[in-house]
Amino acid sequence: MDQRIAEQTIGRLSLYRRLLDTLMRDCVEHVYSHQLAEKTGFTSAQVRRDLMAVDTAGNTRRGYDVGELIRAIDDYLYAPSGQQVAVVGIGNLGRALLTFFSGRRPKLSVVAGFDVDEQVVDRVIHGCRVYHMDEVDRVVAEDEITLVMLTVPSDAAQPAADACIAAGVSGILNFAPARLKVPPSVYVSHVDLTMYLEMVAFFARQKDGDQGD
Amino acid sequence: MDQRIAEQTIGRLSLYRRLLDTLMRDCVEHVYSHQLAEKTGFTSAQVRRDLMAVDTAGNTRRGYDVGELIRAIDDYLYAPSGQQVAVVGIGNLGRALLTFFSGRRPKLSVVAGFDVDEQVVDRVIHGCRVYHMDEVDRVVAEDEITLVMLTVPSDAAQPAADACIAAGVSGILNFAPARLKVPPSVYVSHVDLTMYLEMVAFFARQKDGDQGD
DNA sequence: TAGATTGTTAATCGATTAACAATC
DNA sequence: TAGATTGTTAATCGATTAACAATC
Repeated sequence: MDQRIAEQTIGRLSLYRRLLDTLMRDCVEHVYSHQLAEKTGFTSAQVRRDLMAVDTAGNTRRGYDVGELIRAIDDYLYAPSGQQVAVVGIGNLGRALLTFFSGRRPKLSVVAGFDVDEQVVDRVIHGCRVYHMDEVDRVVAEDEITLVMLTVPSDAAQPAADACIAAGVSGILNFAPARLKVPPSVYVSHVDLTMYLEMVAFFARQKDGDQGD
Repeated sequence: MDQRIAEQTIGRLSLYRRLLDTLMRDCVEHVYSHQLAEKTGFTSAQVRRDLMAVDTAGNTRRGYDVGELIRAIDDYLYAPSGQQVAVVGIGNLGRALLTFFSGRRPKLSVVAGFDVDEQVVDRVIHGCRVYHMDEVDRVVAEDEITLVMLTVPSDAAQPAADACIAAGVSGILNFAPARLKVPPSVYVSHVDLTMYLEMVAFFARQKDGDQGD
């Protein structure tokens, strides 16, 4: 079906998808690859190549039909019935993620939180019930949760990930500054905030310094 | 001085640097490239190639001296006097970043917060005073802030970025789901949470599905 | 029709990996 | 010394870009 798609391509398709929403809202009916390119900062060749992955129907006169392209990317990117997400670790970052993702993407709904602190367990934050980690097996099964965002302290990351995987989760977005060891059937992506900030610090400094170069 | 270094290399150097801290804490004095490789998931060739950028002194018998390598990476990666950081937008995510980065990296100190909500302005969160955005010029100058993490709502992102840039900031780590337009003297990196989650959703689903492939 | 755009293949570019002489 | 590792150059790999025939 899909022949080894690059991670970058999926990332860009997600970006195009979001951009198309705003075009739709502005009642734009058609869009050319060079317009999508201009708005995202990629090249038009890049856009057309990315769209080869999805079932598109571009037209040489009007470009792409916005509604049609949304349908095509949705079909490719999302599970038909959607996927359920949980936030593990309800600190400031966990709360921020609950707030941020509530009602944002219809095909990815955050349906539960998990923590071990009795102070937050059983509370409802942004429409999401927070459960104790002891209940992860039951809740993941009942709510058909397949993805988690992990925002626990560094030393709790691996055990928490293990528990989620044992419960049936197959994708982890990890915000803890710790490398996770997971079986090959699980996909992990690491959002390394310290690394990002250090990268910005380095390249900002370079811009500041050798302007003349 | 530095001949067009890849962003990936800087990211990995930041990772090595953090790993070396834990080795130092465990009183490990020497480390081979294949050991760094094993702990980070890269290849030993990759590690050695990355370390070419810094002023290293690897030894063919004992590998790299941990303390010496820390010094070399620090010299390369960080400004000698450090860089000051502000968080713009003190919602849940802003608070999470203030907490997360407080005292984490000595060369990158978060020294101020900014918001427009009178409820948080003038409060002190995790040792950081929160100022009104109106004061950005003064505070950025006085505290020599060169970097900001931007966690304001989507539609406030561009004006907030413009204000920071006018005040003298040269690096922005943007968490708002909006592309920023900035002059070429400013470096921007975009942490796109929606994109990351959609990527995890896609590849987790792929792992679930075509196991047999 | 003439002109611009799509879809796709070939060329290019850059990053990763392999290889190996020098070294301790 | 013999053996393993470093530092660096060449080979490989994969992603981006250019080019262009087909098309509306």
